[in-house]
Amino acid sequence: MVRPTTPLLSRERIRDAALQLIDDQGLAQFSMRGLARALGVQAPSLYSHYANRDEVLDAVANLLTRQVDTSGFVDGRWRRGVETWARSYRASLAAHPNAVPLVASGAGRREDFLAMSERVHAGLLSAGWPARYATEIAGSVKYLVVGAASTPFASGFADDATVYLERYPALAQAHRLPELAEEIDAESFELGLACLLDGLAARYVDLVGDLNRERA
Amino acid sequence: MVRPTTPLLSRERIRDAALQLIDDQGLAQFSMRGLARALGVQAPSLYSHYANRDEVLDAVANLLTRQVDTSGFVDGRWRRGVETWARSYRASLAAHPNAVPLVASGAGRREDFLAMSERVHAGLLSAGWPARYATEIAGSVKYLVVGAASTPFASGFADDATVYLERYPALAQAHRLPELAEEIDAESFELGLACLLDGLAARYVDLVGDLNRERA
DNA sequence: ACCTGAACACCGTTCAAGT
DNA sequence: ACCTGAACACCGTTCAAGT
Repeated sequence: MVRPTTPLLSRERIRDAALQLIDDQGLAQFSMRGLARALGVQAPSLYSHYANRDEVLDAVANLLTRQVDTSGFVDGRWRRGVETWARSYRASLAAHPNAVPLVASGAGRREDFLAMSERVHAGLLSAGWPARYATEIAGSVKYLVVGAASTPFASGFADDATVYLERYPALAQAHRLPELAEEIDAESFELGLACLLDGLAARYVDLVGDLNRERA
Repeated sequence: MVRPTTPLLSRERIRDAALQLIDDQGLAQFSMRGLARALGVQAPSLYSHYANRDEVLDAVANLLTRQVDTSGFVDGRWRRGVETWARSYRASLAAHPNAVPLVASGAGRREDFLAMSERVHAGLLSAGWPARYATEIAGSVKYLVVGAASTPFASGFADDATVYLERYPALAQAHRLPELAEEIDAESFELGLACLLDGLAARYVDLVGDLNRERA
């Protein structure tokens, strides 16, 4: 069969198969030839739908950021908005740990990342934050999310934890139980997010005014 | 020449040349054959010094984390310790942006990363933080540092900023001037770090005791 | 012990050719 | 418009062979 009546491939099918392969085998194993094989097709066929490998990977990265929830910025509730955004962003990345490096680098040229940033920025502006602060808040929260997804504690240590016990006594106390790794990841992220937001809330009062005081 | 009297290569020379290549040409362009070429040698020669490509890259990653400053944890001054660590860690990564992905993934199996984590953890313990908090503080600060180095604002947007102006109005206000990118990166990081530490300081008072009150 | 040339099994991508 | 086979210029890595 050279040209089927109904196309074998589509951009969506290729992108979804790519994410599946990355989830299953890791980013390092991903290849255009392997992707073609998984789709029952020859490698050059992919180039009818994507210009090159990087565009396929960009499509995967876009998929992960597309559905991040930025709907929490209502009625000036910036803290709620940031929390919702940060948690859903992290969850989206944590669901595909092998694909995180795709999202972590070169995000700025990707359409869906820019759209997400725009919504967050607008939400912060509408809550009264000055533009420069809005940029920096969005930035620092993004740092926390991407960092948490990139270097989870869970993947951070070798499987045999005993190796650390003698060499790194202080460290060993902390991750004595590898089963706790995911829990520690989640708590580290939540602690960082809560502290960051506490610090921002204090600055908000100085900059924009104490809403509680106004209500009183 | 088949075997010179004095070895042409060493682990250090290979690792340093690898970092230089990554700095100059980017991680995607890095290859064992290109590395050998830069060293005036044939590719298989490298395998007398490193088992494989990943070990070369691990050596580069170790180099970047080795000299991170963890000396600020003295006299229970945990905030100073964290600040010193976070800033020097970020500076070390920012000096080699192309190599950051190496540090961001698989850090836990690398000796120098573990040694750094151990020192930070011990510093937090000595300041009175409970072990679980020490782990999570080290984690959340590391998230901020790695995230900041992975997805800098400066590299985040296309060179022609005008493209954003019409499509993303709120965003465009923020990065109107591309020259500000580095400044915004630094300020976002510092804002995030300061807020995180403010939040932690408040928790420290509840957990460990208010040092100011004790002095009074 | 350290380096080489040849070789193997891969890559990403191009392109003319088919329908 | 969409897919293929053949081809090109690369990879990482192994291994026998040289000193």
